[in-house]
Amino acid sequence: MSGGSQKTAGRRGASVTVKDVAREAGVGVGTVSRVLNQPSSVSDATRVKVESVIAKLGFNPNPIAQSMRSGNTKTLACVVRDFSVPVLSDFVNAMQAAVDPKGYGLEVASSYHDPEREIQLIQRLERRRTDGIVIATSSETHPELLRAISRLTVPVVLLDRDAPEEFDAVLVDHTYGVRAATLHLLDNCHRRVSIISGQEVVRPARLRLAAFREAHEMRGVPVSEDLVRTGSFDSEFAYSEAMGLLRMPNRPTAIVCGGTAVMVGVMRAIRDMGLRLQQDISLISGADSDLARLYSPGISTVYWQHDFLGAAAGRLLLERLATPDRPTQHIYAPSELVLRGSSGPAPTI
Amino acid sequence: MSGGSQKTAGRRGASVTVKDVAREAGVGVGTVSRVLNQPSSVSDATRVKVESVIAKLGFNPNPIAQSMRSGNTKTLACVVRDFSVPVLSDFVNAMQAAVDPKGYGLEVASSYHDPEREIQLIQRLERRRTDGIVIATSSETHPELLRAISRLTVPVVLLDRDAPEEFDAVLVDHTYGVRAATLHLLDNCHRRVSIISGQEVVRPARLRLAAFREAHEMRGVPVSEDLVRTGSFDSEFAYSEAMGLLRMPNRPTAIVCGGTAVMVGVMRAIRDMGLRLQQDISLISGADSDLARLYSPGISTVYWQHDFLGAAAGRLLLERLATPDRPTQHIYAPSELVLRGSSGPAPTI
DNA sequence: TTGAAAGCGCTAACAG
DNA sequence: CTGTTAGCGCTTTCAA
Repeated sequence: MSGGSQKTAGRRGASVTVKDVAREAGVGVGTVSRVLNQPSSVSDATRVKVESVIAKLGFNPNPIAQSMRSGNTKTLACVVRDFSVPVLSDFVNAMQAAVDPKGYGLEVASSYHDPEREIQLIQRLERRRTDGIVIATSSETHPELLRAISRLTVPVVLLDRDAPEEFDAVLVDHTYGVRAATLHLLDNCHRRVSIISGQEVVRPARLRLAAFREAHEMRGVPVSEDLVRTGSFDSEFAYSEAMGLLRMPNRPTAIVCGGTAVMVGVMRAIRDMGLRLQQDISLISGADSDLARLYSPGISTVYWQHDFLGAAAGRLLLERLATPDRPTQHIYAPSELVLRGSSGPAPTI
Repeated sequence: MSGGSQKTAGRRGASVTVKDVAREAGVGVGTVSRVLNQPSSVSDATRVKVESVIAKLGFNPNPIAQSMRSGNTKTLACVVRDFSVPVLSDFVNAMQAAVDPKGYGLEVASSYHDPEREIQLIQRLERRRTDGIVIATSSETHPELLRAISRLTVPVVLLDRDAPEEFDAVLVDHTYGVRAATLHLLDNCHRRVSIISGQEVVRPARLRLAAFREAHEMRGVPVSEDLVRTGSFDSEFAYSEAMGLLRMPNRPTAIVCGGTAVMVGVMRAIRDMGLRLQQDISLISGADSDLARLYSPGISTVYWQHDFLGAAAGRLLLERLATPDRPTQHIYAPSELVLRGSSGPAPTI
């Protein structure tokens, strides 16, 4: 069996073209194309004939030539800060799984929070005729970046960024989770609560900070402004800020992590300062992780489903491609507070 | 300034073609192409002229049309088991960073250890004329998968798989690290040491197991065959195996994790069984992670540089594309043993 | 040095 | 229902 089916394979299975099929089947190239794209418009006899030749020759239409005519590439792209961050690789993984069954490939790129690089990336993606882009921009205020994005003619889905009406978006409802986290701490008699978060030029940092303030207001507790540290989602930043905080004479009794990698830096600082979680300081993580689940005590966490967002982003892009003038959608992932052992009553100093 | 440069932009910056440039510059399309690709073969006068028109019109050659002729797509791909696993997302991230400066995009896909799916994926990638593929195959013995891979006409780099001479490969030297880990345990008087690892159809599992046995032989200690558990790199598998092990009347006093996600499952089991690391059981992780570094006690780890491998894979592919008949290369990432608090003397039972 | 023309493989419009 | 033909945008002969 295997010997027979191989005889026509030739050296490159890919080099069989419509023309070859047409000649072999004794039909025109148009007919071959029709068998592929509108089989119903071809008589049964010729269709069967052509199909058998296609199978025999192992013909596969060249997607590049198809792209050349159709203008689409069956490729989507995802641009994020740094997709080796677990939350983001979960996202990309889920998005890939969502679009793969429809025959779409997924390209990835990290922007490392550099707007210049991000502009390069999206311009290149557009040049390559990428069919759609999911992007968590590094800034919502950088003028050139904004311009570059609004100029794009490919469908864009924003990932957790403030979305003008004209953009589809998938977003995390940080507010609920961070507010619940902060209330939980305030209700446990913490009066000096810190938050460490990213640049306020992006939505997740702004929202978390706003929720943090809102919770304070709800309880009539003034925000300790000296404990509010924003600037980067990086764990290095979090580490140095946390070290600074923990060295203060009147250090915070609790820290809310306003970012997914923030906790890693804060935990390093807590360890380096020789403090004990919960007893000396309460901690609430900005996203769930193996570390948060397995650490002892477990780390209380603002939780949301990373893969839900990825799947939603993929779906949104596919729907937009299928129905270009469909109204825009904003899909929210709810957040919740998962309490574990790392947070509790404030220590009585 | 900004007003002036915008006047010619039109609705789609991408729709300017060589033909437009040629007409506007009063030259033939061939000349425009030559200015782009072999500027030296064009007279200074016309070159300058054409270049100014290109700038004025904002012309960008359409990469699809270029692909159509050249046959290459400036896109590479990476197929791994599940690239939301931190080690693998680090790998992909580093690879992306390595090939990006050369203008290459990187597509990703998870095979979820399913050879059938993997075959589909690589066939699709080849059809799409992907320029090169990095792949950590789900099996080194699956006949159809092997055939599918050896049939590929695109350059392939194997990721930590036994590589026939004709393939480039990047590999981890698991042997050194796992042997050191096992020796460390044996030298600390552990006599019932367990290893949990993946399917032996892939190199990393085989190598780890071999190193584990080798260490036993070196010390003249017989391997406790009832403690050897291979089957999956999944943390779920690791959890259930570890639960089984820890419930044994004569349970192991140490566990070597022979995979990157294995530790997560084992730690869950240790926690659920109420055991204390080091005192009750020693543990050595199969790869470094935040969890391993931050846990208290720190988790001893077989360490290697994840991103080194990713960068190497990207470089290998680019070199292969530039020099197709260059001799194949196998690049090794060394492994080492990083001792932390999770491993130590065997408990005296 | 350069313009004209021939395709790369495919699809869609147009006759028949 | 089906064959022929005209491009998609580019690069590369082939003459001039």
